[in-house]
Amino acid sequence: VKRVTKGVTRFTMAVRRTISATDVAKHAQVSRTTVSYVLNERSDVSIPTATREHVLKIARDLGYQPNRAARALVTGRTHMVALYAERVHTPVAASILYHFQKEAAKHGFDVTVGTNLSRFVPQVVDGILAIDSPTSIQKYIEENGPLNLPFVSIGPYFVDSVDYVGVDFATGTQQALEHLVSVGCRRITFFYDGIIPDFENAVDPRCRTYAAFMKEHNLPAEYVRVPYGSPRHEARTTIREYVRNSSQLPDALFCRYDELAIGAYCGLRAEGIRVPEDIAMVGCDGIEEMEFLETPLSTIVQPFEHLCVEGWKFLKQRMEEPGLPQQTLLLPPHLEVRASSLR
Amino acid sequence: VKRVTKGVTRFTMAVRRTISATDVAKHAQVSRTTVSYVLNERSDVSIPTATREHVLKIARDLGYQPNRAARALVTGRTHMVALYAERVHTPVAASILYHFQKEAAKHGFDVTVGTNLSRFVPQVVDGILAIDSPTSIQKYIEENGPLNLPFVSIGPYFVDSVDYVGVDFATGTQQALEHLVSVGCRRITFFYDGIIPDFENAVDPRCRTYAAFMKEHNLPAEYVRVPYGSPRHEARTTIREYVRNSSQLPDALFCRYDELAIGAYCGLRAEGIRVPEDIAMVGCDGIEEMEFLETPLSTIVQPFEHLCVEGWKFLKQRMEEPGLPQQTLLLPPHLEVRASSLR
DNA sequence: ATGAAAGCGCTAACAT
DNA sequence: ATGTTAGCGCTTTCAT
Repeated sequence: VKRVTKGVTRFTMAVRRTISATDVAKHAQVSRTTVSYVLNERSDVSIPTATREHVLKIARDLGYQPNRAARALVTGRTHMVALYAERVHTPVAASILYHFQKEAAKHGFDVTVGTNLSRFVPQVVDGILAIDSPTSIQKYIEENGPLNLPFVSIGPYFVDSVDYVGVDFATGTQQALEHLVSVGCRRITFFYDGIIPDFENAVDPRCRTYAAFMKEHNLPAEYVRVPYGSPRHEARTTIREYVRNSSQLPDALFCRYDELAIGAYCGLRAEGIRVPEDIAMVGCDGIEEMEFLETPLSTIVQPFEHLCVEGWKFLKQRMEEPGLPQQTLLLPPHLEVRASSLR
Repeated sequence: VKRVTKGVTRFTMAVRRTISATDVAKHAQVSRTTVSYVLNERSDVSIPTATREHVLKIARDLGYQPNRAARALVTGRTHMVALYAERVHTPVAASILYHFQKEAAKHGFDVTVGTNLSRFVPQVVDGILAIDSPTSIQKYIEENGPLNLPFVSIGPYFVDSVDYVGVDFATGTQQALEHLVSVGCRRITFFYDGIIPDFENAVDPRCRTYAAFMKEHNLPAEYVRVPYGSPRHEARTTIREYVRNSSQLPDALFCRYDELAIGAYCGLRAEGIRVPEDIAMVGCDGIEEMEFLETPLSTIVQPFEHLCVEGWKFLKQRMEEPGLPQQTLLLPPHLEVRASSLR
């Protein structure tokens, strides 16, 4: 069967014409198939070393670059994975992006970033790594049905119906609170943002564990809520108002995450409150910034790199074998005790 | 011409079979062409409103999602752009990623991130936005030839042979130094990392302007160099050693970028040096963190969002019309004077 | 206004 | 071991 080209130059649109596998085949005097086999390093077909070397050389000389769109079209794999987060703008997301990108690159995958799940449909990415956003994902699924895409959730706050690499912030929180109690704190206030209707049954282990711990130790649970917005700014404003309106400060502030802690610290200092003398502080996440404040802040450190290494492994396995049973892993965080909670 | 399928199920590989435009066409009782015209909202072909609505409805009902790989194959455009930076791991990169991603998404583009230029060949991305890395890019071009790809450079430190949206850190530095002089500083030390063989002719406007300014005002130029590594950590170590070995401290520290300033501030405080009483400080970049130190640090603020909005515009234009003459724009930074340089 | 069909570059089944 | 060819889903030209 011969295809007949009727018209003259039909395609004005495909501007860039790059070197294709056909070109390599022509120059190397072999068929496109052979080129494909060589370039894909297929072990099931045996190509004589001479032919292989020759094809490889020609490809190199011609500067051949496989067309990823064409490959994606036929294989159904784009070699692109997504990093999803509600807010990509945070130090935590930046750190995870860095490590995840590094892992993915090792296996020839590129990483795209976004805050909109519906962009990441099949044929755009082969899989998704989601940070710390179970509620928005559950909401998405309710509205759009399941994302038929390899999906791994990571962080202290994960979706537990899919593959996840969690951080055991329940234990982390327990340790942090025990530490605070051990240095003499009794009134430990939970400093948080978001909407938590019921702390004892909250999805977030930090909330749950705090509530349980305080109850168990017969200590007063106190909550200070930061309104939604820029966490540092809102935290600073909130704590300043709180300080002004309080007759007596609590012994310690346990912050849901580091950025809140940083805003709070700044606000406290601006009000002349000393940390840890007047109030001790512990945050969660372990972003670098916490170590570089005048009083370095204690925090529950997430193992970012480990998280990404394992997250990538899970995602890769899931992409290769979608039918796999659910894979889960819970990594221990590390309580980094610094000056802010030593007294 | 009829294509004859000889074998049985030939393709075991293409696993996910999604709804294609052909399916929509079948259900809507029209041709694939019509579907394509409707879905692409082509103004040059007039489709009756009834037909259009009908096709649209079917597409929606079927949950049709165009296959991006197929589209990319035929159009040569992937609708993917890259954000390139030597270090994606910084607050500056995170901020730019955030704003750039937002702009690109408005036009249906996704953003991929990487530190390896050679991954971003045609057919992977339609264009590249590069942050602040002229030397590594020039080196790449020398080794690999020109990247035949729409390319825009942004930041205070840009490639000036291609489209760029720069930040005028020459003026910014000038203002910062004038400010420091105006509050009484004479010995102003330049705190930097990297390798600058010749400050007066350096590519980086911060270095150049500092050297020129000090010469012009007959002030002593002094340089303290931070070794390569984690900027905050290295800066902290370096300044502590510097302080211990100095008989008399300079009046001010002008830092090449904010992370160095943060490390330096931390180190100074740890040595019991007061800011700004003993030494004034100014940084460059304008990352949020600078505002949340106990003594908020003055800094030359880059207009991140504006940078990305204009950078995206340039990139988009370049992608649409590669032959365009070079486009350049220089945005003014803003000197944010905070407590660290007021005395 | 709508349809038929070519072809984008690649992979893989099948034939030699 | 290598070649031939169908087909991935789409856009676009040309014909009706």
